[in-house]
Amino acid sequence: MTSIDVARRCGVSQSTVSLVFSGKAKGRISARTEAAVRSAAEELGYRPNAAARALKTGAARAIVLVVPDITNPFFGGLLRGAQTAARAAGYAVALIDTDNDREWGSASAEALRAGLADGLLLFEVDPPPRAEGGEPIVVIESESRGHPSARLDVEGGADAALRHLLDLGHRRIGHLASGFDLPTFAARAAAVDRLVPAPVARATTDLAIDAARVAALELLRDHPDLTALFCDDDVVGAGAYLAARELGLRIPDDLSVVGFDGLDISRVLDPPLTTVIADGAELGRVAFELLSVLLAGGQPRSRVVEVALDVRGSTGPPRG
Amino acid sequence: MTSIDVARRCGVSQSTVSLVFSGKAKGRISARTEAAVRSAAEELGYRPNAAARALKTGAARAIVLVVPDITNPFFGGLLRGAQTAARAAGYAVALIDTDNDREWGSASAEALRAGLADGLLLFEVDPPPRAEGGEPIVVIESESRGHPSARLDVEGGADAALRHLLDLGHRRIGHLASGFDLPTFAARAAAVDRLVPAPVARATTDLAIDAARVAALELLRDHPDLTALFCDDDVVGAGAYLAARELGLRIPDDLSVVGFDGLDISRVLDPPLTTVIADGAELGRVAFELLSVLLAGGQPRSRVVEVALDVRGSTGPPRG
DNA sequence: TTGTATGCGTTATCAG
DNA sequence: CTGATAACGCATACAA
Repeated sequence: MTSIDVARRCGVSQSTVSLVFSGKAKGRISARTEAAVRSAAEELGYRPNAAARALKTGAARAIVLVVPDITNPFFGGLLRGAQTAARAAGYAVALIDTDNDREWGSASAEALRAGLADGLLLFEVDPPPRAEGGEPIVVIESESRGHPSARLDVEGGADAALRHLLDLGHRRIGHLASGFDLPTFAARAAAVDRLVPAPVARATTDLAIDAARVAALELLRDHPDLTALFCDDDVVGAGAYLAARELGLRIPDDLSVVGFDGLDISRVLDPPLTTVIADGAELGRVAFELLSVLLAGGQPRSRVVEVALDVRGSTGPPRG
Repeated sequence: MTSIDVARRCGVSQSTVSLVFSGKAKGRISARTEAAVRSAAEELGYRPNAAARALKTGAARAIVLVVPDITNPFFGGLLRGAQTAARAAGYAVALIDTDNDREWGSASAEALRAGLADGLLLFEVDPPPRAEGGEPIVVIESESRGHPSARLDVEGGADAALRHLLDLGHRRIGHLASGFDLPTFAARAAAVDRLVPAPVARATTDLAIDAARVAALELLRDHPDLTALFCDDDVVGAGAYLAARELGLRIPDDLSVVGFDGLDISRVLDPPLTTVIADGAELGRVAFELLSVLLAGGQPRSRVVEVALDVRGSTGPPRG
């Protein structure tokens, strides 16, 4: 089923069909001819071949989004935001989950170079290999020389969360940190180091409940004087709840906890977790917006998406 | 940067380069020539153009996975399982999130017909439009005439969960059901209707915490005699916890709750939610396996993935 | 073992 | 307003 079949079907040339389907019919093809072509195509079930179009035009009208862990609901929101915006602009989005494996990320760069994708949305620290500067790449939650970025106001969020704890009177604040060496986590750590009286008790963990539980257990055992925990992510916060439960610590009476991201999981914890709410979908939307400017030949300015501290039941004054 | 450039670079013909990169060099191209081609390609940073290859061969070596809500972590696991298997087989996976909108789903069928994808993994009930039978489509968690399916043993899981409640002595068991008209949910409802003494108290809800909370509130107010709740999904179960908390009902003393899926969220609830554990990643893996058989021209048998009831703290004997 | 020639389905240029 | 015709980059049958 090709444009030639359609052309034959309604007695026009193949190029006429092409004109109609590439939206360039306006003012060149008569309305009657166009209607005839469309209805013939409809009857035959014709769809323009994407591969041929991509080959000819050099544009695939598709982008790829690379995330480290699609299992974390934050990235679900991110994808949805990006996909909604992309769809509206006529782009498809392919999602690559690297499963926290740096190598996989660069595999996606190949998709770009292979012509399958017109641009990349990277939630990864590694600048793509061979980046000669001109490639349509937007980095999310990281800073890469040369590429525009979309990021959350992590500093602002972490500051707000920590000040909230300090205002409540906490001084011995532990940091349950992500083990990943990404700017977004570095910013959290920097805020902690800046605001919390030294020395900071810190443990690192994967962003998974069990790992966080173990790390929290260790941190709380090594530092029984801690009155509050700042967690790099709500999932980590959930792990901290598990650890607190095991140790017989009540939240917030014995231990205050703050999380980051505002995932669903933070709301079903008991008590609800005080957390920094980050709008993943908005971040995805903004990232695509930057990319589409890039694809249009423009030079977008990096953008920062605001976050907001939501004070819920997991924080209170330290015990007497 | 095309195969012609590479050919020129090392003084061979374009077809030689093609042979090397399509893996058909064995026994046809001398080792020395092949090495020369590869190193020239390396220097030039050459990648075969995917669009041209797809156009010529008629295969894109990509599939698309359609899910209703990537925000639900279950689908994250599903994607990861499918993607891992696909990668191993040399396929890329594009993810389309329909955001519970049936229409979007069929948009993905267009990707197939447009030649961007070689096959479809559909987590949707709608049989694709114009399915003439021969299209490489695998449906997940649904039964479609003509297409092989990968599904969870939902009946078995629901049976186990309900029998567990019945064994504990519960008789007045409410059903917090998904509002979506999908086979996977119909199977849950069927199990409830089969095992629970009539009349069954049932409320339907979206698979979102707030919606579930509201539905649970209503159900529990209308039927104060309920001693247990069977929830179609852990997210719904989490909403039930919120409602119980609001109504001052203790779990499991005043109300037993069981969920479905075994998401992270079920483990951080207090007490941990008794739930039917479904391995989304395995389901994704199996689905891709079926699709790859289909793509190879075979006729795969539909497969069922086992689930397991995990009894945790949210279920106990009814009061009094 | 390697090179030549051709076509995949589309878009784009140019005549008519 | 419409129709020939030439690429796009690769794979492959066939010739050498």
